[in-house]
This record gives sequence, C-alpha cells and structure tokens, in this order.
Amino acid sequence: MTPEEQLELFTRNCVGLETREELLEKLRLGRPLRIKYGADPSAPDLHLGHSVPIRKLQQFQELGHQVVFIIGDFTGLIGDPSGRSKTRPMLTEDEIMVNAETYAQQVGKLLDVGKCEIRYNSEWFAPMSASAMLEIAGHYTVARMLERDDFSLRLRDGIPITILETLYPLIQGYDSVAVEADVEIGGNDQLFNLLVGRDIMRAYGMTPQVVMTWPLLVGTDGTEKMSKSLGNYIGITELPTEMYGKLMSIPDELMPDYYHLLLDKSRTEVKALQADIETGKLHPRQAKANLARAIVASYHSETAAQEAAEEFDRVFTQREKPSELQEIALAAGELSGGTIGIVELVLKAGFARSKGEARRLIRQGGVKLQDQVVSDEMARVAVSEGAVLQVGKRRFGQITIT
RNA sequence: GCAGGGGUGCCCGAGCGGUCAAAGGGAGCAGACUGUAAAUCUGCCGGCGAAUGCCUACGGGGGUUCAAAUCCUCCCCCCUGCACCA
Repeated sequence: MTPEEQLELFTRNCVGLETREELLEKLRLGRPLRIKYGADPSAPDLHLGHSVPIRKLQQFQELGHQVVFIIGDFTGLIGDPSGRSKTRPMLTEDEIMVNAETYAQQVGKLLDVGKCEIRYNSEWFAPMSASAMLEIAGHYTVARMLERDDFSLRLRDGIPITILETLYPLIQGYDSVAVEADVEIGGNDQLFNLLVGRDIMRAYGMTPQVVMTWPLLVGTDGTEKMSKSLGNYIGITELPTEMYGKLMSIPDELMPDYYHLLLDKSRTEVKALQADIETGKLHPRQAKANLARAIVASYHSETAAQEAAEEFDRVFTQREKPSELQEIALAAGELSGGTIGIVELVLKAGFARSKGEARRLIRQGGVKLQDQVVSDEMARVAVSEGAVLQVGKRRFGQITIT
C-alpha cells in the first residue's frame, strides 16, 4: 500500500488528528512506525467501546507497523482523571498485575499479541529519581493544564483536583518519550493527554508523535457512552448469542455509528446503506442483523455468528423455543399429585426474585407452561418431565423431576 | 474550628407531623404492536400473605407525639463559605 492509501485507511472515521501532514510524512519514511496505545489497567473487562482503537491497531499491525502496548501499571497507581468528575480510587500493584494479564488475553481476540511490544511503564518510572520526575513537571504549566475541561469544570464547581491527577497527563506523555512513539491513538476522551505527549516529546528534543482519536462508542441504551458501570455495554468476551442479541437491541439510530466504528465502514459505504434503507431496498432489521453478524463473527467465527442469528430468529421472530433450554430441577417430593403451585414453580426456576415478582409476572400474562398462558396466580399446575416453562420472551426452562 | 446546605427506594429527585411503601423521571420487567431484546403505547415495579392485613424502609442511635421521612437531640458522612496551622 502506498503511504497515501495507508493514510486514507488509518484516518478513516477518526475525529482528532494532529496532524495529517505529519502522519503522511512518517508513512513516507517507509519504515514500520511505532504505534502507541495506552491500556488502563483498572478496566480488565473490555467492551466494544474499547475495541474501536484496538481495531485500528489491528490495521496498523497488518500493514507491518509495530504496535506498542503500554500497560500503565505505574500510572494506574495514580488514576486517570479523564472524563471523571471525582478522583478515582487508586489500585494496588497486585490488582494491576491481574488486570493487565486479563487485558492482554482479551486484546488477543483482535490483535496478534505476539507481535506487539508490551511495556509496563513502571519499567522507566519506578527507577526514576525524584529530580527526573520533577524535570518532567517543569515542562508544563498550570494554565495549560487547566485548559482541560475536566479540570476547569471541577475547579469552577469546587470539586478537588489533586496535584497527583494533574501529573497524570505528563506521566502518560513521558511514556511516549520512553518508547519513542511515532503515533499514539486512543478514544476521544484521551485527546488532551495525547496532545500533552506531543509537547513533552518536543521538550525532550524528539519529533512529536502524531495523535489520532476516535469517537466514543455510544452504548446499547443509545444515549450514554458505552461503559461497564452504566450497564450498557457489550463485552468482547460475551457469548455469540448474547452479543448478537445485544446488538439487535441497539436503537436504529446507532447503526451508522456502529458500522463506522466497529466495522470501519467508510462514510460513502454507510451513506449507501442508509439510502438503501430509506428507499426500502434494505430492511432496517436486515441492516441490523448484518451488523450484528459481522461483529459477532469478528470475535467468534462465521459459523458461530450464523448460529446466533438463527437462534435469535427462532426465538424472537418465530417465537419458538431456543435450541437449548435451561434445566429446572424439581424433586418429586415438591409435588403433590403431580402438581405444583405456579408461583412456586416460577420461583424455583429462578425466573423471579420473590414471590411478589412471580405473581406479577403471572398476572401480566408473562408466564407460559407448555405454550399455555397461566394467568391465575393461585393455580396449581400439573408438571411432567420435559415440560417447558416460559417467562417473558427470553427465559425458557425445561422441567426435570428427580 | 466556625457558619450555612445536604444525606430519601437500583439511580436521579420531590415530600418536610397523619390521607407516605413515599410524587415525578430514568433503569428494569410484562403485555400489545412490530422489523428485533429498535421505536411507540399500556401496565407493573420492597417483602410475606388468598385476603382485611402484617413486616421492613427515608444516613445511625436516642427522644417528643395517639401518630415521624417530616419535630428535638447526639453521632457519622458529603458539599459550600470563612477562619486557623504550616
């Protein structure tokens, strides 16, 4: 690929780019570039939001560039203030090591970890003298640090900002000096930190890294950015059926974003897709199914994605039972005359957390036994081996009597 | 340390002596519809009970009252302003 073609590919869908010219220049050097990506060791559960920059790394890697993964074991002790309104809790060293390991494992789903250079930033920071550390701090001003939104808002609202936190971007920036990064990429929330890296590199007499960022992926709720704590995330290690189902549950409006950021489709490709939907050539449901399938396939396999799609159609479109049913084990002693109270059965199956909840489900017509709606909460129902209990649209269980 | 403002159900947030299991929103769940676990609409949404009902719950303890989320008191925690120390 020519440098120009690479430029087009790498910068596709990115929001922050400092600078295009510099990137092209570096690509023209004809040597593998060193692409830095910083991993936050506090979040070992990677989701599709994290996958956006990681997929970019994959592209760089495939074209022969060197991915440099920085595990921020040292910086993890500080806690990144990005996008936070509160000071983050610090992690212990043990926690960080465990997290880092899990991290590498998950990243392996997308990248060839063996070809990555994995570095822990304690490597250069742990032995660093206090004076060297202070020297780094001498390269940045308070005024510039306060330009950052997180900080200026917190300052305005009287929320404390520790000096430690202001040091974070500098430390992260120094990582770029240590690994001689050509390019650093990340989510758009990292833009400030990455730009500081450029300044720090300059201060140490190096050619500043090129900075590229991508938009933060919106979660399944359609409003907030994807995050584990908001519960609107799709983990990259989730089962194919779960992943597929969650993807089918995203609001339609999110589809273009997901096509862009998760499948790296270009603007024109997505526009064409949207046009097809509008003209009725492509059913929106089909567009979403294609999306879900492609994404699931990238983490599992074509066949797994195919199966997940079929399973989904079976259960939700055709309203049939899933191919595998959860087991509801009943002891013969729990039955009298072969019957059991319906409330008790729902509870026993684990489909309700309390009797009240079970009653509610029954009253609302959400409970079926052998395809028959049971709406009387007082009912005693006859159960036999293999009978199927359904609660809502997605929960199924098959009775076994022991 | 002083002064002021707060701590309410999964989350946000109203209530400020009885009619409060506590408005409203969000999340969640169910039903209808559908193109899906989209959107929309409807309903539910502390526990136990067949039920009148009982129990638990408004930061924690104690108290006043026939009656407290609501009043008093002590304690803990958070925020704001001021002061103090370096």
